[in-house]
Amino acid sequence: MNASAKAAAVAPLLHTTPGFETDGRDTCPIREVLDRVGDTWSILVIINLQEQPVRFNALKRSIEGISQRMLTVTLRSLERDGLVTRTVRPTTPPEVEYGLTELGQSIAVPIAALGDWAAANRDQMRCARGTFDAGS
Amino acid sequence: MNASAKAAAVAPLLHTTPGFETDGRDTCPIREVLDRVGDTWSILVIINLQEQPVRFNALKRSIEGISQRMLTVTLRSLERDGLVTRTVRPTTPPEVEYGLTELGQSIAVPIAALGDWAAANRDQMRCARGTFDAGS
DNA sequence: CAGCATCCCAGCTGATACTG
DNA sequence: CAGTATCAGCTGGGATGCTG
Repeated sequence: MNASAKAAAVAPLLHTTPGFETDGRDTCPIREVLDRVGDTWSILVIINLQEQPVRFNALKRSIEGISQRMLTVTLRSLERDGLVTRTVRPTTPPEVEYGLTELGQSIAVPIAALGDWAAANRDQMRCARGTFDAGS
Repeated sequence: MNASAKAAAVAPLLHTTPGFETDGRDTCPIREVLDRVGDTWSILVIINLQEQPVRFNALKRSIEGISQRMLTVTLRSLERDGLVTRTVRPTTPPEVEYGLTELGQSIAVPIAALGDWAAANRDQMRCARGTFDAGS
């Protein structure tokens, strides 16, 4: 695959081809998805739900620094986008379990890949920052 | 690989093990990386630089909706983190080319994977949102 | 336990104007 | 062409208090 062919393959991600706008304003897919899971907490929530369904407070404990409010807001948003399921068991006290939908499981794959990259390269980024700051 | 083994493999991504904090506050790798490329524009810039180095205004034109200011800010940030290179050719008018470093190329891989997911599943997310909004 | 409502602020971001 | 500088606004997100 040569460079121009690769460019053509990537092009659709960047902005819709003129004439192919799907909803009035032209939006590129990656932008649209980032607008939904690109906030501070969504990706962390998805990673934490990848293994098995988790209850609200357990989730809260496993995500360092998240407030109750933001966990609620984030879960609602992910549920709205069809990435997360919410299951209430009418016990007392109530138990609410959150899990990933199939769609959620599927996005968890590339997200986990990004997580692997993060774990492998965080030090290199820190180092680069130090070098840059020293040189300026 | 069973569930608990997978959980153990993912665990380091979530929060550092007690006693392993590297900089006072404990940070999980994915959080740290998202703090750097998780803003509105970084990922789009990286995708646009993946194929070949691009000059400032060409980049600006290819990223729908980005302002001159935010492109500058984003590029500086990525350069600082060692993901992007900046090459000035002292012509008149000046030409400044931006490209990905090796580190930048490596993060472009999982990012492109996320882009592919976005392209493949955006419609499903839109649909889910419609259903959710109708049901509430 | 699992939320919702309210208040409030920091900072990200866009708009605009100017420069080598 | 490729920036820098300044100003102003919006909204993401924290803090707090209350409910079924």
